[in-house]
Amino acid sequence: MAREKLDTEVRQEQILEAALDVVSRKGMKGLNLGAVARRVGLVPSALYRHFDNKDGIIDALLGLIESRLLGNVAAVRHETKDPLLALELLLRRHVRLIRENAGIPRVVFSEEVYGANSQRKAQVYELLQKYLGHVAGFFGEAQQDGLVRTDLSPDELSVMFLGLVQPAAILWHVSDGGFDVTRQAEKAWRVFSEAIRNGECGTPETEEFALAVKEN
Amino acid sequence: MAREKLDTEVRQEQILEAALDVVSRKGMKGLNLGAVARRVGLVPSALYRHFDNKDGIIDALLGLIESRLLGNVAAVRHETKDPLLALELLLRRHVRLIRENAGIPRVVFSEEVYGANSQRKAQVYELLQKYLGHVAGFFGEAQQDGLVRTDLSPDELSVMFLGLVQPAAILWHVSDGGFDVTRQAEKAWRVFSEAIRNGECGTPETEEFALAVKEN
Amino acid sequence: MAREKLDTEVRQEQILEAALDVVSRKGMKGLNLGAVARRVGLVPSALYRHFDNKDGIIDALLGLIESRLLGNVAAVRHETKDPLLALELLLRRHVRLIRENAGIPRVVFSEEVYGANSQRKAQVYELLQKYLGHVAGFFGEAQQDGLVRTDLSPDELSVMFLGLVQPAAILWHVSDGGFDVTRQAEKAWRVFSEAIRNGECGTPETEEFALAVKEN
Amino acid sequence: MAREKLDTEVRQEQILEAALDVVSRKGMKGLNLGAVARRVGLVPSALYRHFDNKDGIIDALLGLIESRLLGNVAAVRHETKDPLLALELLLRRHVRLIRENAGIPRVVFSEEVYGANSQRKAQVYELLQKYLGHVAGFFGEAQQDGLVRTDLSPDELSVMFLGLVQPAAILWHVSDGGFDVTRQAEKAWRVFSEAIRNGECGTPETEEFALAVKEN
DNA sequence: CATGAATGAGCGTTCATTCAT
DNA sequence: TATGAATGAACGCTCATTCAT
Repeated sequence: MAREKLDTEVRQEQILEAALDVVSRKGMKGLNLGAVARRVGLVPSALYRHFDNKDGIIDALLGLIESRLLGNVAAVRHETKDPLLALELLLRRHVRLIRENAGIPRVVFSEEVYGANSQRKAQVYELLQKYLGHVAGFFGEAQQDGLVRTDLSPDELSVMFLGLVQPAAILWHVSDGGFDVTRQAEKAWRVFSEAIRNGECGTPETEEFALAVKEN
Repeated sequence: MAREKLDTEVRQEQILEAALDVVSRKGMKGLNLGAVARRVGLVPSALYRHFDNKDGIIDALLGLIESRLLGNVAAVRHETKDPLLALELLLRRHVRLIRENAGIPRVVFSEEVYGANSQRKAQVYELLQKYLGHVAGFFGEAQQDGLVRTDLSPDELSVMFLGLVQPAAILWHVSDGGFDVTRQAEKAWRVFSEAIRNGECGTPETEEFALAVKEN
Repeated sequence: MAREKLDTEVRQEQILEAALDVVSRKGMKGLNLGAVARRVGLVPSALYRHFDNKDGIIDALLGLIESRLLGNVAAVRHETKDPLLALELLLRRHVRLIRENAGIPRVVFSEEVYGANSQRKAQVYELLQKYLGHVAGFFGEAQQDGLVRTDLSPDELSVMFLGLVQPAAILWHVSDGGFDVTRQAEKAWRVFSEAIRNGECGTPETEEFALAVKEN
Repeated sequence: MAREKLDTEVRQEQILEAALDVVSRKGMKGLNLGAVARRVGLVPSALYRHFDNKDGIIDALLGLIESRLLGNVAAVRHETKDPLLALELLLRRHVRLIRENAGIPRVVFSEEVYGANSQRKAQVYELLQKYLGHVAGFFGEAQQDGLVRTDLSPDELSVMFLGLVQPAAILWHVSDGGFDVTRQAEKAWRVFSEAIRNGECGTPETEEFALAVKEN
């Protein structure tokens, strides 16, 4: 075989990338060490040089996913000061992320990652809480700025936000890419953002987002 | 053992019920023939009298789920003529259904049921399409009745409708029942229904639904 | 393959017999499910029909050994009322038992059967205690009958009794059968029984035993 | 890491010491190169600088054990001219040796060190023969000095000598140190030495040994 | 002399599936 | 119709060993 020797740091990244790739294609059920190793160009037992065991890989994979999700949050924070615009951009990034990494929702939502392993369940819960916390943060800012109605809590709003893409993403996946998740997310955001905007009613959609979505 | 001999039809129902139960508790990964058989009071190999193989059971399970989902649709159709009220009631029934049968989303959305099996992928897609089709039907009626704005297609609305519960359901599951999915769905519906209502702006929530949800 | 189907009771015996055989030839290190299954004419996974796992097999194997050892005790009890003669006969049976089942000491004394598994350590300890208890019982009777000196406790005597064969057995095994364990045991018993006999000194060996040993 | 570079000779000693230590704690099953290397502060592959392979280590380990056993023989030879006293002292040293290095009997008697490897079997046999030869030598001297009866050969006596400790040692180990091997050996020696002494009958125990054992 | 990545053989175990009864 | 023994494929994992650095 290749028997090329690489640093464990490099290998760890490769392995996680490969694992995410496998999940994207074959689902969590298809995530076995053989498939991962093959994709990296290694033999299964070689993975144990770089991770304790399969659970260790899944844990690290959740870490990778967390960093990607939170990376998007950090990115939009730097792109704009307007919290509502930030959420638009975050939504757009989110759609792109799961379009390019179909494995992400498959790992996070695939409910057999946990199962008996309630520690992982807690880990996933924490991941979601963290992400939703940031989203809620944007909503909170928007409310303080008087942009968003205050009869809904930031937490509630953040869960609704998640609902803007998730079903679309599932349809996109089940339809083998036939369903236009980007467009659906755009529409859903328009309706949602109108609904939560303060005072005015039926505000037209934000132009920046419409543009951004179209060029995707 | 019991060794009671029952009609295949009865057994099939028992088996599917058991399978759904297993998925509800242990996830798709825990869905093995041994667990299913044990719950029915049979031996694994006995299942082959009633189904071709495990895939056959999963296929039939999807059928069972479809009938449950469509049963809810039929039920609300008989409960009211008002399409928007019907959707409220459907949402409420949906929440109850997945609260009592956590296995339903785990089967439908858990993306490793299919994987390599693209035929099942199509089957799940069809199931969703059918359900969403009915939901879209209600929205279409509502639009024809002038109750709902027409700048959004019934199809788009139906996907948004799905988004009202799904993330909440996931949080409910991951948080081990700690998250209040019913309340979240209620809030989400209020916001959503306001947003899509024709003409008026900021309509207060429908009383019937608020009541219904509270007594749940 | 043969694919002959036998009752689990029969299989369990076959499996344990095979396991003991494997240990006799290859030691505990050579005791793997493949070797055992092959000897029974089965496939490794088939063993799981009849035992929970490998540990279950080893546990049951200890049970088998215990029954063999205690079977010898019961046998000599029926053969004579004289406790010292009983011990002679037991010694002779013991030698034969481990000559025909070299695996027995290998299982009981091979200290990696336990190791981390301290429950098994306790199990082996209990087995030894039980056997030694019976031996001590004989010594106790002999003391009450005034046949054996009483400045040594039955427990101490029983451990010494064990020492009459054990090193010989090891030499026999390591020498690939070259060492005459039977003769050594005979001599050791003569010396030992003289030494512990009450009052008289240098009693000549018991004739029955000398005969019994020779015809072996 | 330390990455200290030491002479092969030093390393070999360290490695064997570590190996014996591992066996003492975890048994032969726990003797893997990783555990040994860790204890030396090396990496498994580094062991191959100093030994051909794992078998080489075990072979050398037997050599170490041999030197320890024979070292005891040499020591008692210098401590006394009286062959019977020498044997007493040797017994006492033997007990101490295996109490402090539980791995020694685990290597020598644990019969899976060999298995298929019949060369090692021969090696162990030779080791035992050598040790027993020295013990037999003491008995021979004692017989020539008229101290020990001559109807038993020195070889036979030497094997019996081995039987004075071995079962006690096993019980000591299986009982997790609960069994008093020192006391048992003392008693066994008293009985045995009386029995083999020439002429007199029922000689009381040798005082030196009783003292020596008590202060242990 | 020492490291650490990689290999390959082997083991225990699970599970869908077959089949004779 | 139901049982239960048996199969075979697959998987996670361990460990002795090799080799380039």
